[in-house]
Amino acid sequence: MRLHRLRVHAMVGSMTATKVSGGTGETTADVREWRELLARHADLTCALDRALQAGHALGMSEYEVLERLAELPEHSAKVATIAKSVHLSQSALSRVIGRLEVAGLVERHMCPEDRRAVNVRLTDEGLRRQTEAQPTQRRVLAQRLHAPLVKTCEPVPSVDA
Amino acid sequence: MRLHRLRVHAMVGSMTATKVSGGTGETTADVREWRELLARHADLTCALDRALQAGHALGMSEYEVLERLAELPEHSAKVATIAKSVHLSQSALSRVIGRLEVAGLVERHMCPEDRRAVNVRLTDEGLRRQTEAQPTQRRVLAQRLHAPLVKTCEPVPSVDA
DNA sequence: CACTATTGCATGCGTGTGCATCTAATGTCT
DNA sequence: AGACATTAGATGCACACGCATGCAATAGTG
Repeated sequence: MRLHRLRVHAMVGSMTATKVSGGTGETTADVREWRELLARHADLTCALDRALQAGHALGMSEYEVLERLAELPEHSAKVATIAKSVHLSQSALSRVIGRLEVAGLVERHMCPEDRRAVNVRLTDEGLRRQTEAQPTQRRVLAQRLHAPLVKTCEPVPSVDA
Repeated sequence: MRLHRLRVHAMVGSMTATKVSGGTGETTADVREWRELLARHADLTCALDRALQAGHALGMSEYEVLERLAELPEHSAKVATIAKSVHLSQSALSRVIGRLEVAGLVERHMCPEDRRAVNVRLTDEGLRRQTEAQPTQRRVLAQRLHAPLVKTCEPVPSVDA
């Protein structure tokens, strides 16, 4: 889901069911909940990606990795460790880190005690960018995480305040 | 995300925050909620896609479109109508329908009263496939929608019962 | 009626993702 | 120590996605 994620059109209540119960019976509550989860995820993912991209030239995956590193006192972790806290495949994470490295936001260093492993460290610039971007992320979350979920996600001109 | 969506590694509690409060202050509850939403979505998306793919050769997007059509009494709708109830861009939806058409699960017909529009109709085969797949979807939802969210999403050998 | 704007859908293109696989470094077992 | 299995991370590949655009049909305007 790849995100690569954006411009998702939410709309929970339309085309409402008519035949629904097809055999499994009363699982309908689960289905409703699942669709709401889907809609909320699409809305937030879309809005966050737009806001981060527009305001800070960062994708959601990039921001998430920066955030995880920023949260650590050392601002550094092995790739495998980061992988555990992010919803990306190992390969996708490897490339995200590659992009961040090219952008100068993280550095890759060989891990001395396990020379297979790679330590990823936030650069000063990386920390700065994450710190700048965080309020944007928080603002979008505050705005939409509990909002009524009507349709949302139009190409809003100015996402930032 | 197609599922090409899958194999997403959830893991909510690791690498816990240390510096978190970066200026916006107590927005931390939102962040926790957002991360849980992300994790739940990744887990379910991954599991559902695997189960549908393995058991019925359907991706999540394909299944969703089939389901929306199956829920309508006529088993048919214009592309624009379907677009409103699915979290896909118009172009992505167009291609999903293309794949379903090639697979013989839907048919595209010109709309007589608006010759720009296209009516998408479920074929008998399409309805059959959706009916077959629905229990699989319901089962996965029932299993994981409220499950503890520990790590999940390993390449489970047999997803179906 | 002619002309422009808008709408509905399809498609070229670039990008991000997952899977399979590869290489290198560790770990394990005898 | 030597041989095999396992682990860490990078990369080729295929694919689904969104965006921009294109084409056709309809609606709106004079």
